[in-house]
Amino acid sequence: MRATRELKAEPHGRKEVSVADYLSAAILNGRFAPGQRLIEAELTSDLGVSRGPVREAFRRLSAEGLIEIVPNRGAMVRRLSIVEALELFEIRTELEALAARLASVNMKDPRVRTAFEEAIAPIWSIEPRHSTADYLLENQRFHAAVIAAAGNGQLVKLNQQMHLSLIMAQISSSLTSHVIGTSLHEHRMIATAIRARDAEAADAAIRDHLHRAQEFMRAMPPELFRRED
Amino acid sequence: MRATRELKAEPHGRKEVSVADYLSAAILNGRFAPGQRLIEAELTSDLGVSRGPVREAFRRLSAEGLIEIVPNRGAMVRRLSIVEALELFEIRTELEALAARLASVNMKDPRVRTAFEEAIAPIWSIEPRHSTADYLLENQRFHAAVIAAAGNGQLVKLNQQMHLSLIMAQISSSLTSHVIGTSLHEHRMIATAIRARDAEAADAAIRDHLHRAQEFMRAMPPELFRRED
DNA sequence: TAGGACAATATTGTTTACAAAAGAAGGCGG
DNA sequence: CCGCCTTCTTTTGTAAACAATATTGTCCTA
Repeated sequence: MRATRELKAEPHGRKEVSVADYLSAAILNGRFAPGQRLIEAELTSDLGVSRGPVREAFRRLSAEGLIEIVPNRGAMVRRLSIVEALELFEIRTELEALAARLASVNMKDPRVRTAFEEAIAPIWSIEPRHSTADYLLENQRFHAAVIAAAGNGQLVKLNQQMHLSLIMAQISSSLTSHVIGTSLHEHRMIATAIRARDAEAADAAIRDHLHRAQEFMRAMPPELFRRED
Repeated sequence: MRATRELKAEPHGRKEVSVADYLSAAILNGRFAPGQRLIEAELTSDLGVSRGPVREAFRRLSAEGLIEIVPNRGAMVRRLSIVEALELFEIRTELEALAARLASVNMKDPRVRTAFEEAIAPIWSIEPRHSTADYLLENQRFHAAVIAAAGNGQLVKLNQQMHLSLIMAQISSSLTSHVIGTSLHEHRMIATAIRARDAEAADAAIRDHLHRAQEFMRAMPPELFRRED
């Protein structure tokens, strides 16, 4: 019953949401590993809340695809199979290509343009990236910026539900500095095309980027993924 | 405590899921109107379950986008704004275009082909459609068949999360038989292109279809939608 | 009568305790 | 070694209670 990690206390204020946020952050930054089991009793005592909010958070996260609930066995951090990961990339390619085209058009709005420029600023840095975790964050921010510039709220929501972060956390151990360099260069190509308001080029550049990433993933050791059913 | 509508009784078997299914069906077929409030106490007595499973089902459906939860006010059936609906259609266009291309390629697999043919068979019927509810179902089945033929499991999942049904239920009152006829004709064009394994034509046909539907929606009385924030 | 303060009611958010069922683990006899 | 049994852990559902918040109704006053 002792709370080792306190949640921010909101009076009568939806602990279920706090628990979901806590778990979500822990999973996406890798503190909870894919496949790890989440035990109600542990969380209730660790977070100092009762079963109700924990179970409600589980249901929400399960619907969001971050965890998996096996009947009578409980929840575990979701682990994608290689097929699922490739399928997600296939879809992601279409969604981001759409976003890149819309973003290119929207560059004519100066407010959208400056917001975009600010958000992607880090990609122009010459400095070598310190850690893969840093790159992961930069990568996620770049793609999020493109999608935000598209100005389609549903696209933003859908992107969050697709859990690129989940995939990235799973494969992060195999990222080399060479791969990161290539990816960074492609980000710059995409940004340049969008800045130039060249929708065609932006579409092509982001498709290239994601296809290359897809091929990279396919070549990865299979033990990084959940084995196929 | 009396259960007026029994859920199928599974022994110790995840009533939360039964409740979610029940609500989901009731919402999608229009028995629960958009904006209608869902009260825990009513559902517990109507369905004969306690508050726990009901609340868990709420959280899941909220994450799926079928209902909305307002803090301290509870759950209500989600009602889309016109902007949300149009944004969803924009995304949907890309996803279904991808599905149509993949489906065209997959037609070379005879099993996929026969499954597809069977699923879309109703569109060839000459008979006039009896009710808009009938057409809604036929429409949903047609689009689901195209997506299923694409063979991308994640695409199927994502499609379910996009709630075309929710939009359709919202605008169903404005569907005329002329609109239905046009839509049906376009379905046939799409199916013909996929059957011919002409990915380009299928892509174009489904984009046309969805763009027309989008324009139709834009011309609709605004009171059918939630007012913009 | 219109409008506002205030009390009564309804509803949600959370905790606690208990009971039932399923899965996992380990031992035991064959 | 294999199958079966028991035991333990864990999930799942129920019920009752209380606190916190929202809604509604009422009464009073201008």
